[in-house]
Amino acid sequence: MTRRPKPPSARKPALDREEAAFLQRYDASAFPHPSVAVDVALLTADERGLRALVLRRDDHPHRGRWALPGTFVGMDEALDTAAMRALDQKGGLRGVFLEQLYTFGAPRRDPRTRVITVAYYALVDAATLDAALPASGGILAYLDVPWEGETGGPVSASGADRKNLRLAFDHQHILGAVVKRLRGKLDYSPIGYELLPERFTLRDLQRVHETILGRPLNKDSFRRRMLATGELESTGEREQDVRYRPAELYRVKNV
Amino acid sequence: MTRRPKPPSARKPALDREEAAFLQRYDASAFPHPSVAVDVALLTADERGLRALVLRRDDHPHRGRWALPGTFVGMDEALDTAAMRALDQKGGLRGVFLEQLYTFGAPRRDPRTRVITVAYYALVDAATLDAALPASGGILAYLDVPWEGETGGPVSASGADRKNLRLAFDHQHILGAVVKRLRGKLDYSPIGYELLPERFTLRDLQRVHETILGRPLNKDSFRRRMLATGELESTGEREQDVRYRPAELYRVKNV
DNA sequence: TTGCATATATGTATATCGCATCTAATATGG
DNA sequence: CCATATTAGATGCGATATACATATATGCAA
Repeated sequence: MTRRPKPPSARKPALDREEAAFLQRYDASAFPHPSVAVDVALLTADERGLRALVLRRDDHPHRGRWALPGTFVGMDEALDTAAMRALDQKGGLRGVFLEQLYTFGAPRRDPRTRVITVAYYALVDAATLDAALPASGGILAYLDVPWEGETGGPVSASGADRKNLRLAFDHQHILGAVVKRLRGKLDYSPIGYELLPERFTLRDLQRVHETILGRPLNKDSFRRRMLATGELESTGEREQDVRYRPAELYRVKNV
Repeated sequence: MTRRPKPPSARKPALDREEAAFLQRYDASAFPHPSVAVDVALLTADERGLRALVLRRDDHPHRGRWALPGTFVGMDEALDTAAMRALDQKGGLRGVFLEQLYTFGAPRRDPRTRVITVAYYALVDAATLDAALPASGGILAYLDVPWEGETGGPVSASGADRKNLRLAFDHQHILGAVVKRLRGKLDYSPIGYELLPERFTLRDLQRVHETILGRPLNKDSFRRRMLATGELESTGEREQDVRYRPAELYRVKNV
C-alpha cells in the first residue's frame, strides 16, 4: 500500500515549532546530575556451585577490592548496549543471556560522586566463560548462596581458597538481588539452561536449579516439570566418557 | 557491651589516605552524563477497571500530552525518596505502596537531552486517590489492559470519554511494564489488596485480580487460594448498604 | 559376569483446581 | 407477610499435579 504524504503544515502544527525552539534553548548542564553506570553480574555454574566474574580494581575508588564488570553509560548509548559493552570489554563475552536486574542509587554508594548504577545479570555456560576468562584478567568467585529463605540481602563471594573476597561498592547487594531474581524465575521457567552448555542432561539442569534454590529437588517431579514446559527436546545423543550409565543429552527448542 | 576504639592508624591504612587524596582531585563533571529522573505509575482500581494518574504537561517537551508524575533525581537523594517526592508533590499522596519497576534509558526517549528514568509503580485504593485527586490537577486514565497474552508492550490510556489519551515520552511502555509486573506478582501474592481499602470483600479482591490478569477466575479456587496464603483475616464485619446478601469484610494481617 | 551408579518407569498418597451443587442472607415486589 | 431474585459462602467430587517411594533398565568397570 502506498502512503500519501500529507503536506508538512498539516503534520507540523504550531506546537511542534514552539517545542523545537524550546529544545534549542534547553541547557542540559543547568544543574548537577548524578552519573549513570551499568554493572553486570556474570554468572555461571559448575559442579561446585554458582560463580561470578569479579575483577580486581586497579584504580580508586576501592582499589584492590573485587568488583563486577561495569562501565559508565555513554551519552548516546542505550542501557542494554552499555551492559553488553562492559561484558565484552571486561569479560570478553558476546551474545550471552543478559537482562536488566535493578537500579541501585543510594547517595553514598560510590565515594567519588553520586553514581547510579543499572545492574544487569548475564548467564553463560562454564566452558565459554573458562575460555574467555584469561583475557579478562578477572577471577571467578564462588557465591555463598544461603539455604532457603530470602536473599534480598547481600551475598558474599569467595575465592578458590574459600576465603571471603572484599567486594567494592554495593556489589554484594547486587549479587543478592541476582540470586533472588533467579529463584523467582525458576518457578515458571527452566532458566538454568542458560548456565549450561548447548547440550546438557536433565541431571545437570537439576543440579543448577538446586544450587540456585539452595535446596534439593525431587528428581521425578523435576524431570516431569521440565519436560512439561515443552521448551526442551532430546538430541538423541548421550553423554561421553562417564563412569556409569550415560544420561540423555537435551537442548532448548527454537534456538 | 563496650566497643574499644582502635587507634586511627590501625583502621586507616595507607591505601585509604591515598584514596582520600584521589577523591579530592576527582572531577565529576569531566565528561557529560545522562540526566536521571523517576516516573511513578500510580494505579488504583474501581468497578470499571484499572486507572492511572496522569498529568497534562504545561511545559515542553510534549506540552499538552499526558504524563506520569515524575521528577529529576536530586544530587543527594535516594531513588526511592525521589519517587516518594514525585508522588507527594504531584499526586498529593504519602505512605502508599511503592516499588521500583524498571529503568528506561533509550537514547532518544526525551527530546531535550539524554534522560534515563527509573520507573516506579504505586498502588492505592480508589477512595484515597479520589480525595487527593483535585489538588493534583491530574486525571485518572483508564488502562486498556489487553486480554491474556504478554503485556510487555505499550498499554494505552483513555479518558472518561473513552477517547485515547496521548501519553508523553515512553510512558505507554511504562504502563505496559507495570501490568506485566503485577500479573507476575499475582501468582504468589494477593497483591491486589493494595488497590483496595483497608477492609474489602473477597469478591472485590477477585475483581481486581481479574482486571489485572485480563481473564475471569474461578470463584472457589480464588477464595481458597487467598485464604490459604494466610495473609488475610476476617474482620467479622459485613458490607453495608448492599442490595443482596452482604459479603464478609477481610483485611490484611500484620499491618 | 557381577556390582555399581545412574536413568527411567511405575505406583501411591496428598494437595490443588475447576466445576457443580447446595445453603444463607438480603432487598424487592406483590 | 411471603415468594422470589440475587449474591455470598460452603461442600463434594473428579481431574490433575506433586512429592515420595519403589522397581526396572542401562552402561561401565573390575
